[in-house]
Amino acid sequence: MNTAPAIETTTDQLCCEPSGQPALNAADAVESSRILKALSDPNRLRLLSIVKAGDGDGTCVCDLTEPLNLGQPTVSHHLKILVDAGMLKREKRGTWAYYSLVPGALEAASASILAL
Amino acid sequence: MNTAPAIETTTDQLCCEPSGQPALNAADAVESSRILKALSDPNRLRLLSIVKAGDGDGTCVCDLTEPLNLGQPTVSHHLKILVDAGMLKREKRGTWAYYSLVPGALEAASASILAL
DNA sequence: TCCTTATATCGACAATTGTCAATCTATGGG
DNA sequence: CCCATAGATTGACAATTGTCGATATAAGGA
Repeated sequence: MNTAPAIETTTDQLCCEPSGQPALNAADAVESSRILKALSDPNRLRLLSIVKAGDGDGTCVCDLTEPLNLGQPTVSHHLKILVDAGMLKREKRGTWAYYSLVPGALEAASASILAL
Repeated sequence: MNTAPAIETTTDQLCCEPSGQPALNAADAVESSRILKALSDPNRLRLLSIVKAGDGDGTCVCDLTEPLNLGQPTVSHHLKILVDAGMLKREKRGTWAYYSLVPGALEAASASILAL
């Protein structure tokens, strides 16, 4: 909290002028940070990179566990976070689950930084 | 996975072939995630937004504490994280500290997502 | 010199996060 | 039906994070 000065300042000079510009509001900030938080883990970045490098049919979990040197539950956990953030979509075919990029998701995340 | 040559399977069939594509390595992933982690908090996004909306001379902490409704030590803490991540630079003039965007930092962070 | 003001740092705390082992839930094959 | 396999879920744990109050530092003014 900001305590208002009880004593009148000798001059009205401030350290700098408040910008008064419409800055990012709290709700939009939470929304953007939700996406960026999903991208703030190195293993999730590598997951996205591997999925992006694959073809459009998707990449199955069995191809994601080994290169990251992580246990299967941990990879599943990270994939869920990326799906919840709208970065990946999951498609089940037979016994396997295939993950692929949501079109435009990386671009949208990237743009949210520039739009600050 | 699409045009990749058949792999020698010493055991039974696989769900799909490993992409073999050069994906993001561990070190680069850590470096990118370090930047994105600094951007993964709503209050830090708002700090960047306010600083960006200000003029080139920088924005002082006194103008950052109030709009975020956070205590001064907390704002100082977030600013330090942004400085350490290379997003903001700090310049002390008299009693006040002025923060301004590092040129190109937002663009670099944004590009690191597209480069996945 | 003492005082005030702006900002940084420290110490503590609850909340969140990343990871794993164990278990549950399909799905397909015999 | 029983079994094997792919993947998701659960529970636990240590590590990290966001916040605050208290204190330290530094600069300017009386």
